[in-house]
Amino acid sequence: MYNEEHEDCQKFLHLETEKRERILNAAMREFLHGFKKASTDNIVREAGISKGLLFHYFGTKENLFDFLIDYAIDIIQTQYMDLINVRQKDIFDALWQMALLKRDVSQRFPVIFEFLSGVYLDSKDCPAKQHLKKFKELQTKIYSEIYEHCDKTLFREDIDPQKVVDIVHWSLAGWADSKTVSMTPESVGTEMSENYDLYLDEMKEYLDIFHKCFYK
Amino acid sequence: MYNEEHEDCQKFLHLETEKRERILNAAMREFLHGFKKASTDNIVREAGISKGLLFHYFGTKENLFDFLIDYAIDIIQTQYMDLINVRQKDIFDALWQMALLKRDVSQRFPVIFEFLSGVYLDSKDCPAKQHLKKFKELQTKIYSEIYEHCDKTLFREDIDPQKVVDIVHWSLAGWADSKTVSMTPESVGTEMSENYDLYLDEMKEYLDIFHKCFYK
DNA sequence: TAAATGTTGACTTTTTTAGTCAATTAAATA
DNA sequence: TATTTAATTGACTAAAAAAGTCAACATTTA
Repeated sequence: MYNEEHEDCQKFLHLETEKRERILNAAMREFLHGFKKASTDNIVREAGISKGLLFHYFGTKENLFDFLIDYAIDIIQTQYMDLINVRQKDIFDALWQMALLKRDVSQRFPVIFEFLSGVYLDSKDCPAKQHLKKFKELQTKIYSEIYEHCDKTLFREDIDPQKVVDIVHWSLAGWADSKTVSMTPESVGTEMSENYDLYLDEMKEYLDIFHKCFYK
Repeated sequence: MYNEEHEDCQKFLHLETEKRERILNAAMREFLHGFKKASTDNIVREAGISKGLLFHYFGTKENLFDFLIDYAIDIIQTQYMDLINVRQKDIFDALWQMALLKRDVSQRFPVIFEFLSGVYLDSKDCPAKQHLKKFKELQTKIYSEIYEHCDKTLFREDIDPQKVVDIVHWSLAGWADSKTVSMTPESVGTEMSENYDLYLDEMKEYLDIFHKCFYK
């Protein structure tokens, strides 16, 4: 599992959780805008470790990058995709559940979704690239599966259900975005996590509107 | 007008439009992810000009950056904000009009909105920073003005109009985003501009849904 | 205590950076 | 046409930043 090029990648997995995820998050944030623009100096500074340690675990910057893609995909698979119940009658419930799962993952890995949707921008071919492609296909497949399984008779007859789903999808994304005021390393895990229930309540109100307006 | 630090900024304004905007767009795209990460070498390569010319016009990278902020603000002011009619009864029409204006501006300056909403991330204080702050305040003010002026009695009584406006706002943003498949320099100004009317029709359908579902 | 493992940060070499400038081309003017 | 003026180039420099190394130090484990 994961990139085998550098043996010590394995050792990295056995680090204490807090430290491991601090490094992962720092790396993801730095790689957000492409492989070339990322600086390992910035990563170690943000992660609060020495440069030697980073290269002890990953050997090269390229290897770290590949490892990161695989690791991020694995997280999203096991902690997001696999947990989505695609067989729900009420599509609003399904989308709501997805938004919740996404928030849970983002709490621990604040930029993981942005990282994975933005990587392809530059950089060469690598085994991780193939995984990434499959992963992205899977992501769109889930959406269409949910749509296939849901009960379209619940919708008002004078509107196109597919378009409604788009609207709900975009709204949930916009809502989540508006709550992520600034993604600076400092603000992560403070405000949001504390007022978690408040945010859920607020979002429930939007869901109510969807039910009232788009269903019969 | 504009940054006066380097006299030849003025000369830049008298360049032929095509060349001027090619340079501006290249610079905006490169500055998208912060001042420090931007490379003047990349800018000149993407803009198709020599390095000497860029520094002839702007003197320093910092000066170019400041100039760019001011210039971008000016564009959005005169070609977007000033053209918005905040006194409309039907808020869907108002938001629709805003989306159209935004698309028009984005056609000529593909990353101008992202550039201006992302700049504050790093970098020092400068006169342009002050402008930017005022500009962002103005941007939120426009939204609340539109909301104040619109006819809230048109809405269904069992829902919160403010939340509906959020939903519409997020949906229009999501829709626009889904149409901007990839913002690579090459793809700009091809597909989108040709099928412009098709896109408008598609968006009209979403607006229809809003009318049907959120109004009485 | 001794061996093994985890961790550091100053250091090196290479690449990239912002910025310069003498030389060239194109435009304008006479 | 000849001459001046302005626009434009790209090889160049000095400084900074880059990836990656390694001997030394710290901490666990046996």
